Amino acid sequence: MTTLAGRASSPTLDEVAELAGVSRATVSRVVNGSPKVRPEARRAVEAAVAELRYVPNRMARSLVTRRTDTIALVLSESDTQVFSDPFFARVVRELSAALADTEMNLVLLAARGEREQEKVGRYVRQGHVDGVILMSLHSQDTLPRILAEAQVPLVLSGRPLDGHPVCYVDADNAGGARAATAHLLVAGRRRVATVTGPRDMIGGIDRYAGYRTALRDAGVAEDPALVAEGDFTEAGGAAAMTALLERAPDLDAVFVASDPMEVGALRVLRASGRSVPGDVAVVGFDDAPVAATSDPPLTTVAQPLGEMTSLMTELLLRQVEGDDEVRVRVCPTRLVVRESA
Amino acid sequence: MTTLAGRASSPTLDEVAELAGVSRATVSRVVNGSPKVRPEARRAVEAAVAELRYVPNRMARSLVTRRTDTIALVLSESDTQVFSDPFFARVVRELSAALADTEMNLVLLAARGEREQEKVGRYVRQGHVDGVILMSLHSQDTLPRILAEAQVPLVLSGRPLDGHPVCYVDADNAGGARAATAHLLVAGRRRVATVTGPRDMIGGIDRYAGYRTALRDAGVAEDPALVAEGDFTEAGGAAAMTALLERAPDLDAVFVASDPMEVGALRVLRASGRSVPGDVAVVGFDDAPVAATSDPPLTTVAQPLGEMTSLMTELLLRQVEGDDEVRVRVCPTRLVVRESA
DNA sequence: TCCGGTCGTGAGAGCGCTTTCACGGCGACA
DNA sequence: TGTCGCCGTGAAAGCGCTCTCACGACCGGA
Repeated sequence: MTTLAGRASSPTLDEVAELAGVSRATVSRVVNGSPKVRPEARRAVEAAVAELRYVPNRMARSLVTRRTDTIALVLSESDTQVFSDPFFARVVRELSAALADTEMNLVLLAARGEREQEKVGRYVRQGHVDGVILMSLHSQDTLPRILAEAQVPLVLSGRPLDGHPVCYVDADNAGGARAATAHLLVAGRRRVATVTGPRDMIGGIDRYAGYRTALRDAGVAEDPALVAEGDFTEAGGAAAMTALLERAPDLDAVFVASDPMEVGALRVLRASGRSVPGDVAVVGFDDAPVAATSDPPLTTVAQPLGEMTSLMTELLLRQVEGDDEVRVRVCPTRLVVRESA
Repeated sequence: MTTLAGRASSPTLDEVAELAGVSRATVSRVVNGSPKVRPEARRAVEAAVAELRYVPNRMARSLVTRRTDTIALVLSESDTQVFSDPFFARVVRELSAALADTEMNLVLLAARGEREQEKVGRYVRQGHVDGVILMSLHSQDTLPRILAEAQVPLVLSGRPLDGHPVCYVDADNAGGARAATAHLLVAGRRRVATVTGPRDMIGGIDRYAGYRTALRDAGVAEDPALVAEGDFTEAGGAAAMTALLERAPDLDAVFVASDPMEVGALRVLRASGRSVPGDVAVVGFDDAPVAATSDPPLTTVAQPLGEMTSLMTELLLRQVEGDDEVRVRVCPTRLVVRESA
């Protein structure tokens, strides 16, 4: 080394202790807010901390406390999907809010594909985080297994596909879908189609099940021609709607399993010369922001996302605190009637 | 504790060493790929590692190496904005790709508002990451200062607003905007308006400057009525376009400083009964995925995002390795001519 | 006056790892 | 056969912190 520039190594507990004229232990107590410190000593330490701009080294602290005070939100989804669906945006926002006045930090990890998921698994096993919230699971995902093996506190968003006992928070997807479909049927629609979510995701499966239940309740026979699978994206919704129109041009209503898909479906519907809700009534799912501003404003099923994320946070933090109980929460959904149906 | 359940504490180096019949040091060498280990010993260690499912404790390692092998992408933007602009999606994807075959991990930190930015600052100062890439800066942001003071390796995406010497990678925003505007002028348009980006972001400023340069080059006088500020969102673009149409109904072209805004502008234009590009020619910026699929396909300015993110990664990793040189890279932009202009 | 009990404090062990240093064994060379 | 140097290895120090434990000072009650 020719120059001594480099990064100034940050001050340590010992340096603060020396400056304050107390022992390391006392500084540690002050930093961690222990009450058993004389006000006088406390002031001395605080002054020293301020003067040296001391910040505790987390690695050292974590090494002994076994805590990192950070939790990971891992999205088993491609970046593209994560960033295009406003659903994730809301979840992240609510999650940050829920953690805002905690000392917990939130990191985002998007991992689609086995290779990335292994990397995430390694990251977690190495002890970077105290717990993880796992979203957007597909049936072939290895993540739940990897994380379960890592024995790290875990909360799923959405019921696990394999029924494995694990903490999760879910919306009443089936109930919401059933209500949405029933709403269509009650209005007198008889050729009620559906654009489902992916069949490998619990949300897709449950919403489809709800649709079927509503039909059965109303004594309406199912027609395979009225079912098309989407992938929760706008483009996927458009494609599914196109297929639907081709197979069943006489459909008079559609239950679309997510709002982004509904936007795509609406576009296709309009392009085909059909009016909404005149010719075809449409109900979506999620109550995304776009639903209210769309033309026409969309009737949709709202999930209590705020409540769900704070429940997830709560369940996770409980586990972090050592609670090993497997807890499950299912939140009610609510039909928001606007003008598309 | 009534039960002994709890989380099984993961195996340590010593346990592996004991099982393999070697010393801790040798295990460490094997784990870290040191060549100075007899093949025989190496095999014994590898077997022990596999048997115990040993994973090194990162906190312990980081404590001595002073490295965490993770870098943060911090977005000085609200979650909503981050998740709605496909620009960020691409950056994240490219960044993950660039780091895929490194042992580096990427964490995302979105922080808008002073409180959150302080939290991020603390996170970084505590030593959670080896470096940070900072994006989407607004002029009032405290983040650059906080991070500079933390003395952590830092690369900005976009030229810093205050001209402070710091590593950054930027696109030639002014050049791109100038080319876009010139394209409009060359086509014979004379009332060329612009929807700018936010005036507190370098991208917004530079693209506006490029627009003005093109006008000046062509000897066309500027008209304040032809300038409206947007916020890089679709809604913002729509609002700005509405204002523009009101103030200057005779405009015959618009340079819109981002593709999401362009989508909004297009909608307003069409709603006003104008055809694109017939009545009004439109050029955007970013070459977002939507640009190619939009109707009509959008003429836009493409930035070499892949190149830019790998440059950012490269500059950052260099700093992490100890290189203190302040390096700057500016990447050329390219006009992609489609049908909107 | 003496004893038991607080209370604030400091010494020190130890978290799991990397890395320096010293040492023993061995082949090469004279 | 003796010496040098190299190579693989282990002992041990130490990264910055927390936390137990012991200790001295001090106070109130017997």
